[in-house]
Amino acid sequence: MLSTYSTADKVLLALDCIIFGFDQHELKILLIKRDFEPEKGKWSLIGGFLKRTETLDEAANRILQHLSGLDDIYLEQLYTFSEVDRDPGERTLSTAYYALINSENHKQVANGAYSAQWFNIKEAPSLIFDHGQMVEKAILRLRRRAVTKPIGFELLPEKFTMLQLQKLYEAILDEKLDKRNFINKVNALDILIKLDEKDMTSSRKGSYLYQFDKQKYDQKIEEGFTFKL
Amino acid sequence: MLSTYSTADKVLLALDCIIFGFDQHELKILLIKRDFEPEKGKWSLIGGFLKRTETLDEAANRILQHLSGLDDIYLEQLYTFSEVDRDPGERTLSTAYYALINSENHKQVANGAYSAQWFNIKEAPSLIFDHGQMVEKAILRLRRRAVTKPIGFELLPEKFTMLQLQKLYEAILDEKLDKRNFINKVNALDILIKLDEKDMTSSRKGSYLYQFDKQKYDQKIEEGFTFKL
DNA sequence: CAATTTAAGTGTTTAAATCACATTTAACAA
DNA sequence: TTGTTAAATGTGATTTAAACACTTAAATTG
Repeated sequence: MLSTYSTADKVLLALDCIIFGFDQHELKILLIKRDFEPEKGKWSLIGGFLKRTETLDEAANRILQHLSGLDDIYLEQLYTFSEVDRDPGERTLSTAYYALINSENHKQVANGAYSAQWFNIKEAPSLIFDHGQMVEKAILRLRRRAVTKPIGFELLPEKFTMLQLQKLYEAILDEKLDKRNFINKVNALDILIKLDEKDMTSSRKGSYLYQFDKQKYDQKIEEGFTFKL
Repeated sequence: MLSTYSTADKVLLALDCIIFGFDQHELKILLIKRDFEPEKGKWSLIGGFLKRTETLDEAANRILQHLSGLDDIYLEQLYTFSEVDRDPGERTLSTAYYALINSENHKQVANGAYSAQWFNIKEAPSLIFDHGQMVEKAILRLRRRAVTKPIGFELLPEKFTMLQLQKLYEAILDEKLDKRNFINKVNALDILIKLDEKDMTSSRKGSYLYQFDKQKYDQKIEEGFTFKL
């Protein structure tokens, strides 16, 4: 019988975090210089190894916190990568997690010795191992998520203009959207509060500021709505 | 430094296969009686442990083949489950895979000592560990897949009626569909060949038989189309 | 203070998809 | 030949999605 605990192989299980950032203009990704062999000094995702006493979710958060200082980030599991030779150092599998955060609010991502750094997603250096594949897959997942579940709460300033919200979606989807249709769809969702205030920095006329209506939003989520952008 | 290979914990990594079956009427699931402790004798998913020398995909196929005889099934990775106490026997993570096959063509799923058995999805017994959760998650994924990518090639007889195809989707989605609209949508996909033959078993008039047009289908896939049912 | 400039704000039209009903048709049986 | 059964097809109403361009408010400039 092959399915007994005692005879089964044990393996190293790594975690790699794909942290996307949005800074009001473009999509970024957080990378770190690897500080151990093999591939020491090359750019990689933020990663580490699972401990016996923690779940993958916990490990992902611990590793992210440790290497970047980022705390209390909602990480979502993406996929477990398992090519036998994916890591030339030793037989290692890796479960990838991803998140999207406001990179302006998290400019300080270096933590002690570890120098994590934000890169524009389109100008990021090539990565070690299969990390490039991981990022590819994460982008596809992020795009699907973006048009399926509302995002944005943590990504925009508390008060924001419609154009800012639109830019967020354009950055994620990597395509231009029609202003009027975008506004109509967003308004139809009925989760924004239009303020009396205007943002005067962008134009003479000034553009109205909006806030997310957390209550309505939570209620809609509870009712189990998925939205289509 | 925590991220070195030598100091990292190694863990057991299991695989569990959620095999959905369709038999022209309803959705089924393939379960097996566990033959080792803990929980020996209880119903569980088809599972086993990863070997150091194989990928997860390979392991899932090997385990499935070994315990059920099912060979050459396209398995898709679902999620890696990692609660610390999910398996009381020993600290074990499990990566779940799922597939949907024709259960009529695979009635013989017992393999030697292992007696796998098909259950109607709505009448399945409760499962060990977190296998119930796995099944939940797999069903949701399957439904999303079903309306996104054409399925059915392997699930229906070579020649089938529109109603049979509709029943397949109704079983997966667990809802009734409108006949007229269903036919229109399917025809719009342009991947079926209408035969001159009729199936006379279901009615006096008889209903036309169809075949998948493998060529057109493959071509559409290549063009990267996703379809909406 | 009139004219200009800038981005913000706003609706309508058209096409496509979806839905809900209703009728006709082919084959067989009585 | 007539009745029965499920299959096949048609149509109109409704909803949803996509394309598209002008007006407005306010600061700036001459």
